[in-house]
Amino acid sequence: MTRILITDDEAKIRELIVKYARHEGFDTDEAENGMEAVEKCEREHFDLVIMDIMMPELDGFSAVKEIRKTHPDLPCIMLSALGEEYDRIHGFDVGVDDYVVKPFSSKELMMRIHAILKRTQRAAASGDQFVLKGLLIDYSARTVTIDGERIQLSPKEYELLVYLVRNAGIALTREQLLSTVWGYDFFGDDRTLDTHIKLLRRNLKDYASYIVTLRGVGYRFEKAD
Amino acid sequence: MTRILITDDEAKIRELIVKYARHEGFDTDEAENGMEAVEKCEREHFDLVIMDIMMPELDGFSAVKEIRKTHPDLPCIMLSALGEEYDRIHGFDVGVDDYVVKPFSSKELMMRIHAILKRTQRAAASGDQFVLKGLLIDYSARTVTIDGERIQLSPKEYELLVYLVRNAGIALTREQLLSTVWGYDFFGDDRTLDTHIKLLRRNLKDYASYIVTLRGVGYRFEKAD
DNA sequence: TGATTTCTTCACAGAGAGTTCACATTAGCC
DNA sequence: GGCTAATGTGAACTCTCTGTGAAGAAATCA
Repeated sequence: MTRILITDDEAKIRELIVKYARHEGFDTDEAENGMEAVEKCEREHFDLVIMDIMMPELDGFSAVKEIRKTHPDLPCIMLSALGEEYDRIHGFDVGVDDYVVKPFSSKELMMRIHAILKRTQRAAASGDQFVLKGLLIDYSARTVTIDGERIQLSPKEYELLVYLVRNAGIALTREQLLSTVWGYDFFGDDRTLDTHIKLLRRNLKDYASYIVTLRGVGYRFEKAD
Repeated sequence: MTRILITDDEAKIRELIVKYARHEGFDTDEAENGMEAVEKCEREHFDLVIMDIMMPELDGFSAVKEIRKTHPDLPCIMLSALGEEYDRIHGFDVGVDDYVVKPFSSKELMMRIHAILKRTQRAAASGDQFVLKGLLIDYSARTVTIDGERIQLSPKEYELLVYLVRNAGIALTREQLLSTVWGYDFFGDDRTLDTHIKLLRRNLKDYASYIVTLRGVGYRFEKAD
């Protein structure tokens, strides 16, 4: 059963979405503001979150940002009032999957929900673990283990590793890595990426050599040896 | 370089999108209607297609449907006029990746382009290969394998090989090779190209003879023997 | 708030890659 | 077969890119 959390301060809008979502066979829960949404996400499992932007207590973006800390892959659809253009862009930045402009048609919203679920379920189906010999990444626990021993990675190192590993066997350009792991608008030093690769390699010990340098291009995580 | 095909019957809209897309570093081409878009997609390579729905000759949906026959993974963004709700839903059905409602802001369109490219990069990158007997080039991994054994090529050697192979069976002049692989602004020594060809041949071992010298012209990669 | 961790920047070193050059070799032409 | 112009070759040189440690800045935590 697919569970959707509907977050909006207007009860009428929540009810409307609930009605249609149930009709599509989804299980629903509601939250009145960002704070409540964050709390519910910490306690319960959801497959998708619908989130209004303008809300009392905690706005939609801050809420998504907060939720993403513990659930980095939980799909989010934002609801934005017409004209909130800045919000839209900011939304994609935070890592929102889609947004719908109010007033929206319920059919449209349902279509977008289905599209996103289809897209993310594929990724989720591939298991929430990555294993390569003695290297184990547990995505849900956000931990990395080498030969049975838990290793400590900084947030950036972990994200970098995950992106590399999820694209194992594929050459990733420096731009791709920077724009994905650091964000679309990173304009920092050229050595930032190298430095994190260095730290990551150091922590990966024997598996460091799986991160291959592609001179003039970027890096690639080897699928096998 | 990311290439985007912009399809709309209104020249003004095309120009607007072209302007912003170029600004974002994309390479662009235009089509006036669905028919032209289909033809261009068959002849040239694009990374993304932007497509208006209402057009003379061939409408957007039919065009996407047609394009998908030969390019099932080519991302498409539809442009729909306000109120064409049915179109939207139908669009997702055809397998459109996203749509933007007119009148749209250019920033919003660019954000959606970036979002989709990011999403499809992974899928698009994998499974792209060239095979000739025991010679295998994996474009996504950026690796070359000979008889099952991975060989190491320098960046220039790899690019040179890729360009030759992508134009297998076609005579390429020295000027073409230099301006494509080195860049149109290369004014170096005559021996530079030879030297790289030499190194490439050495690395290709038994397959070296596939790079044929065309005296007074350039080189050609043999399609078969 | 202060302490600690993490991230970014910077200067420099080193390795790898690219270019140039002198000369050898080859192919085509008479 | 010799001549000429073009390509092939090895080695030296130069350059560009990545790796690295250290230090300062920023974020996080207590």
